[in-house]
Amino acid sequence: MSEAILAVVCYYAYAMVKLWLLQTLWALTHSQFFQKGRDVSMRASKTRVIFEAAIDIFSERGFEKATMDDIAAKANVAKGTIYYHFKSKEELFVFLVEQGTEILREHVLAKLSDQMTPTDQIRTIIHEQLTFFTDYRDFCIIILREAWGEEQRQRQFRRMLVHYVRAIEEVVLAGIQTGEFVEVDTTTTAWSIFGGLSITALHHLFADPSVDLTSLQPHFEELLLRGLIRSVPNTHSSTAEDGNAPSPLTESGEI
Amino acid sequence: MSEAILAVVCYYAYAMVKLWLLQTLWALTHSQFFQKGRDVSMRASKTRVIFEAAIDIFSERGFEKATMDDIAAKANVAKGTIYYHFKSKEELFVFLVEQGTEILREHVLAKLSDQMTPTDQIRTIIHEQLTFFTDYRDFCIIILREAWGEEQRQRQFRRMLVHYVRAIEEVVLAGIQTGEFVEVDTTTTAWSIFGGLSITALHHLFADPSVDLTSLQPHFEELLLRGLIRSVPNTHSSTAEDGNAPSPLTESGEI
Amino acid sequence: MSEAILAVVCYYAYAMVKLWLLQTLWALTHSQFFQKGRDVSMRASKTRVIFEAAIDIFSERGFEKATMDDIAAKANVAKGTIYYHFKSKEELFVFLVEQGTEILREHVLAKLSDQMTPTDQIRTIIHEQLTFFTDYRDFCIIILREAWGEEQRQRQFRRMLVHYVRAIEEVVLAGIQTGEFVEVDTTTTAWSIFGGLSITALHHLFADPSVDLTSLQPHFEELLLRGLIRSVPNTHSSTAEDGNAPSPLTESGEI
Amino acid sequence: MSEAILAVVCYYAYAMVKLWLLQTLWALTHSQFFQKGRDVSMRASKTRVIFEAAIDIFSERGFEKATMDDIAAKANVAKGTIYYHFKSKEELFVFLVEQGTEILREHVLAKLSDQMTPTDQIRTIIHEQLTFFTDYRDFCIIILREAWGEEQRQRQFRRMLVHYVRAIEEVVLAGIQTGEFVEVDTTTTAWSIFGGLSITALHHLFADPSVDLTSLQPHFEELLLRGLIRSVPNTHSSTAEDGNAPSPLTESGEI
DNA sequence: TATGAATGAGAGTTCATTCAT
DNA sequence: CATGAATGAACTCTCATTCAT
Repeated sequence: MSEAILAVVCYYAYAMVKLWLLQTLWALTHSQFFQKGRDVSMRASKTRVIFEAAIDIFSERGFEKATMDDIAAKANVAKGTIYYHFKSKEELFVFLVEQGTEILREHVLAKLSDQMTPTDQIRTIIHEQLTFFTDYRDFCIIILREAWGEEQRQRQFRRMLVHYVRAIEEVVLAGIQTGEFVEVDTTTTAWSIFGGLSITALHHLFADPSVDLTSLQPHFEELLLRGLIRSVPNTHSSTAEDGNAPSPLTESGEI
Repeated sequence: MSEAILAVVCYYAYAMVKLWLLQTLWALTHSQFFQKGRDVSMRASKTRVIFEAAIDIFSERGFEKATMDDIAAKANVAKGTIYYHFKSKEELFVFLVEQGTEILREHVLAKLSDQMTPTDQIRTIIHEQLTFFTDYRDFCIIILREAWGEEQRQRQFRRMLVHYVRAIEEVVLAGIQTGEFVEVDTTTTAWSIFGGLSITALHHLFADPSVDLTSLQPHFEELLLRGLIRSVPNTHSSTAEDGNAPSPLTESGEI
Repeated sequence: MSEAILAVVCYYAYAMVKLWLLQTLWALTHSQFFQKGRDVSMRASKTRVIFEAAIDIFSERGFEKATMDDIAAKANVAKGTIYYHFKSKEELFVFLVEQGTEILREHVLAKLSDQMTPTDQIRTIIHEQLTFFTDYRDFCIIILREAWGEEQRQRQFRRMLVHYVRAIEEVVLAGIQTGEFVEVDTTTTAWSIFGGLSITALHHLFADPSVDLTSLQPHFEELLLRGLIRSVPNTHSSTAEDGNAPSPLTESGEI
Repeated sequence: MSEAILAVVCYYAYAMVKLWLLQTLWALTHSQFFQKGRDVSMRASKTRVIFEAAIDIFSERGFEKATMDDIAAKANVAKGTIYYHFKSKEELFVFLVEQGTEILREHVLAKLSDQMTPTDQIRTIIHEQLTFFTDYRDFCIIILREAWGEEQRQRQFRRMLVHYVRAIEEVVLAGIQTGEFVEVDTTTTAWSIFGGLSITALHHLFADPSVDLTSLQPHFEELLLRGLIRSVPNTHSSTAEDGNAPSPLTESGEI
């Protein structure tokens, strides 16, 4: 018997050591020991606090007019603390913009699946971008304000935007290849979708801050998918099914 | 006696020559003759010169980063001169923006006539806005950069934009009333047209400064007028007439 | 007669015009029209005032510790005014150092003539450097404090010093060539003269600010020209002829 | 029963292994094992490590420009650690300067003995100061840079210097009293020796960092002991031309 | 009309020092 | 003993605006 018990105990000890070793090593590799870079998850309170204050201030005042004093005050930290976490105003801004566009991209891409038709994918893109702009209203302002110029941060910013718009472009291209979409110019189309959504959203956010952007969804779908011109054979107005305007093509059979 | 007169005459001649020389030399030293090449005819008033320099600088640097020194240097006038003509940097900027949006509006409206169908009017709007953005590339940047915010000049700026977009809106409304257009949301549609055109143009201007924006026209027409989805009865691809792709509807045949 | 008078008058007019033209052109070429660079003569009041305040503050606090606020306050101008005249703190300092070492060099060289024997030239150098350090006590501090390091301004500073010490070196070399001096190492000797004078002067200025540096002259002459070791045949102390200690060698004949 | 004991033993073994692993890993993550190479034996206390880093940084950057971060990084300790050992930057600097001048003083005095003639003592001083400056090049820079000013640490610094120079002064005085030296002014002479040596050494260290300062020794001896002027009647060479001393007198022909 | 030297409030950034762990 | 995140006073430099000429 004692051998069995011994075996069990020894195995137990071995298992404990192994478990503990694994945990320790995991902690080690995930600690700042091997990655002195920024803590992306931002569990660190101060970094997160500064990040959020920065979005507020930058979107409210713009990059140039926003001051580090403003951000520090908003984040309730000393000015020096910001510089402990970010090398400069520029770096803080770039970090913020990278995170933001990446969130937007993931926010949208997460909802796209290969099962969807390109039409439904475009619908999803419209919807998700609108909800993103609702949730991150401030970031939406930053996008349009700060991307245009020849400074380093602005070029970097545009690279992120191009990355996002390319995702839209691919959906459009897929639609063309399946024959579902007209053979439009994909780049122009993708930027028009992004630009139309953004500027319109921005206009509404400033004209009436309480507006619900997602209520604009059917209008965008109508415009982007079906175009302005009444398809002649359509005898009955397509605007009947306004609410969520699903497949506007099923009636194509008539005459 | 005549000698005395002669003396007077000679002295007078001397005085005139001196006076003339004085003036010439003064003009020489104070003119910008030796400085950066300048339109010698100078019909342009100082105000005009400052105005043009301001557009250059504001679009290149943005409102906050542009300095009055930059503008003065570009305009080849002293900094004080700007303040003689404009009360402040803000006033100069507002003046510039008002002029600009007004020029854009007139530029577009001048080409619209009641004789046109709404469809052709939309085509014209696309075309004219693209040529405007080609000619006033800098102003196009200013529009998207500086309109969003709660400062006085930014509200004022948006009022000008709304004024312009309303013109597009009216064309869309007219098209709906004549039954030529689908019953879309006019505001969303007008801002989408403006936004899609603007952002796309801006993207191209930064991605490839040498691009000819008007070459994008057919793509915009295709997208905005006909939409993305292939109208089923259309048996032949409309993309055949790619080059300038005019009226994609004429083949419908109906009276 | 009238022709004669006429000729006189005309000539008079011509002469006046020519004179006036010459004056004007002279003023023109010497005005800032052709030389936008710094007004070296510093007739401009503000530049001069700032220059002098800067010497005060830099010598009192050192380059790093001196603040532009200090200098502005000392000069009784606004901080911006300094930056209107000098691009940066560094530039102000370099300008000051260039002027200073140049003044020292000219101050000394002006008193050296080819008629002098090398011995007398060394005496003159000692004397003039001591009077310079008396008059520009602050600059003397700057020289020893700020020349040592690898920053741009420090390298530049050392270049100026080398330039000055080279002048001493040439005198030593001349003395060797005429056989008047022992064949010492010229570089070591020149730097020792400069360094010994400077450090000693500095010590005295700090130990007892009211000290008359020129009273140290005979001691330096004694040391540098005759050395420490008593030349054996010299039966009478050389310190007898203290005042200006002329040729201590003429008595060489005895015994 | 033995099973229970076995279990206890096993658990104990497990605990020991875990403890040991914990310690090892902790040491690993907190040691500087992976950071810049470091003396593993670590006999040197933290104080010593900081001291050496401080000399490096202070001499490289100067007191004002050196930062505690620089020093901490160079010493491979946390910034707080410096403040555990030294009350402030100023205190660290004063400590460093006191140690340095004391080392210089002892370095030189240790080689002086009462048996030597004053002449040989001067020779020794020259030699030892040159070797000190060779070994502690950085400290040599600090001496000349930071001693001049009215701040507390600068007065303190000068007291240390005066202490050292006084030792030279005593040698000179002894030489005068024995009749070996001319009756020079002892203070001026001592400071000139110190200043000439220091500035010349500094010049060479910056002009050509690879220079061997001790090779300058004969030149200093020549200059300081014998002076510039050729003593014509000196029949017997004093001190039998030492190290390399090119004996400028042998051509005198006598005896 | 036009000028440009002068201004000073305010910006971004640095860094010696502290203190909870 | 040792750490390093946090601090905030103080620095250099910018630039819209004014005003005597």
